[in-house]
Amino acid sequence: MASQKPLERPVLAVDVAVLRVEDGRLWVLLHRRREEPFPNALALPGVAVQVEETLREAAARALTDKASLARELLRDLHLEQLATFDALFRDPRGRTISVAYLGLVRSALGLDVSWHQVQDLLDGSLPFDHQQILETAVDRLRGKLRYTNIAAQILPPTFRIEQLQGVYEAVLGRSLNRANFRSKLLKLGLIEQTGILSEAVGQQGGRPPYLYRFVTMEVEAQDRDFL
Amino acid sequence: MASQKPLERPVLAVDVAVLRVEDGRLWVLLHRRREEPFPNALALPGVAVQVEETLREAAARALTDKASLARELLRDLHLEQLATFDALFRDPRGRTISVAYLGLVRSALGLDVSWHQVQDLLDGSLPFDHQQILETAVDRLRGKLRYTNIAAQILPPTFRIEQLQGVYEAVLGRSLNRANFRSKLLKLGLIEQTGILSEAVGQQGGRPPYLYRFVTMEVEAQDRDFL
DNA sequence: GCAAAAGTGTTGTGACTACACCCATGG
DNA sequence: CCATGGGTGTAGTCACAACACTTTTGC
Repeated sequence: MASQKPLERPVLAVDVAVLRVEDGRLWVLLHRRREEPFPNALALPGVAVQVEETLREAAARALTDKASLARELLRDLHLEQLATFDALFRDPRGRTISVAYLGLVRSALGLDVSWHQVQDLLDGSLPFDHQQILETAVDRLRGKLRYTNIAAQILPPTFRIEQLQGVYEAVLGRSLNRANFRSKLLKLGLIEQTGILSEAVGQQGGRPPYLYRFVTMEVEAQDRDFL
Repeated sequence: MASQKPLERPVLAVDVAVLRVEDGRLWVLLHRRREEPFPNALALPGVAVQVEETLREAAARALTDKASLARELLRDLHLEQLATFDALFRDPRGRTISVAYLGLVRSALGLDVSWHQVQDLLDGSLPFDHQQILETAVDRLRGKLRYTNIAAQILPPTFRIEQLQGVYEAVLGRSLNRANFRSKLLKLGLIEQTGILSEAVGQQGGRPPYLYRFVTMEVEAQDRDFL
C-alpha cells in the first residue's frame, strides 16, 4: 500500500507554546500525550500541517484538538511565529520539521486546561525538542517586552500599573523599580490613565490605584535609533 | 502510479536571500528561473527540502544548485533562519511552505553570480512572495546591525572604520555622523584597532587610516536593560 | 494617627548629538 | 602649504537609576 512506503519529503508540523502570567510566575499550556512516542508525557500541543490550512490555523487547531481549548477562546489568543526547528532526529517517528508558535492569553481567561510553571520545565523533562521551543518562546516574549507593547496581549483591557509591573517582573525574572517603571512606560506613550479608580479587591488599606490601558492594542515596535 | 496522486501534506522548501554590500549599496543574489512557473524571471534561489538534510543544508544546496555558487565559498557564508512563509497560494504549483534564510557574504569574495540592487527590486517585480522575503531579510539585517556585530559577516577580517560606516549607511539607508559612529562602536567594545595602517589604495591625499577588527567574530547580541 | 499602597519630585550619572578642532599624508 | 581624509575633544541635552517625599485610603 502507498501508506507503507517511506515518504520522500519531511513532514511539516506546528508546535505551540502558549504562555500566561499569573501569581508572579510564568505558565505554559501542556497536554498529556496518549500515543507513541512518549506516551503519558507532558508536551506542547502540536499537529501535522494539512494542505488547505495556514500555519496559524494549524497552530489554533493544535490547541483545540490536543489541548481542548474552546474555539471561542481563540479570538482572545495572540499567536506569533517563533522559528522552525529542523534537527534530523527531533522526532523518533521520522523526519519532521516543526514551525514553533508563541501564544499569549490574558490571565482573566478561565481555561480548563493544564498549566505548568515554566521554571519547573527547564530541566530536560519535556519530550522532543520542546524545551528548546519553550526557551525560544520565553526569550521572544522577554525581548518583545522591552521594545513593544506585547504585554497588552497578556493583561485585560484595563489594569493597575502594579499588575503590569508584575508581568514584566515575572517574564524578565527580576524586580524593577516602581517609580521608574511607571514614568518610563508613561513617557514612552505606551500606556495612559483611564481616570477610573480600581476597585480595591484584596487591598489591605492604601490609596486606590487608577486603572490604565495600552494606547494601542496591536503589537507595535518602538523605534530605536542608531546614531 | 503513486507519484500521480495529490499529496496530502504541504511541500516544504527553503528560499535564500544572500545579501552583500558594495559601492554603498545593498545587493542580493538572484538566479534566472528556467522552469515553470515564472520562466525567465529573476528569483531567490530555493529548493524543496529533502528528508535527510537540515534546512541549513538545503539552503546551501539551493545556492550551489540554483545559483552556481562554488561549494568552497559556503564556508565564508553566514546563514541564518528568517521566518517561514505559508500563504496558501504563494506557489501556483501547489501548497508549498517555505523557510526563508538570510545569507551574508564578504565583499571581498569575487562570486561569479548574478547580483542585483535591492532598491530596484521593491517594486513588485520578483515572483512568488520573494519581495516579502527580501524585505524580511533586509529588516533583519537592519535590526541586527543595531545590537549585534553581524557586520563582521559582511566585512573582511580587518577594515577601515569608514568601510564599516559605509556598510551601516548602505543597510540603514541614511548617513551617520562620522565622529559619533567611531566613538560609539569603540566604546561598545565591538571593534578594536589593529595598529596596522591601511594601504592607501585609491586615496587622494589624507592621513592613512588604521585598520580595525571586530573583537569577536561570532554574531553576538549586546545586552540591553529595561530598568 | 498609623500603616499601606499609589503617585510625584529630585539629583547625580552616563549616553547621545552636533560641532569644532587637530593630525598626518600626497601632491 | 594646502587639500583631503583620519582622528579627538567638548558642551548641551536627554534618558535613566536611586531614592526621598507626598497623597489617599482602611483600620
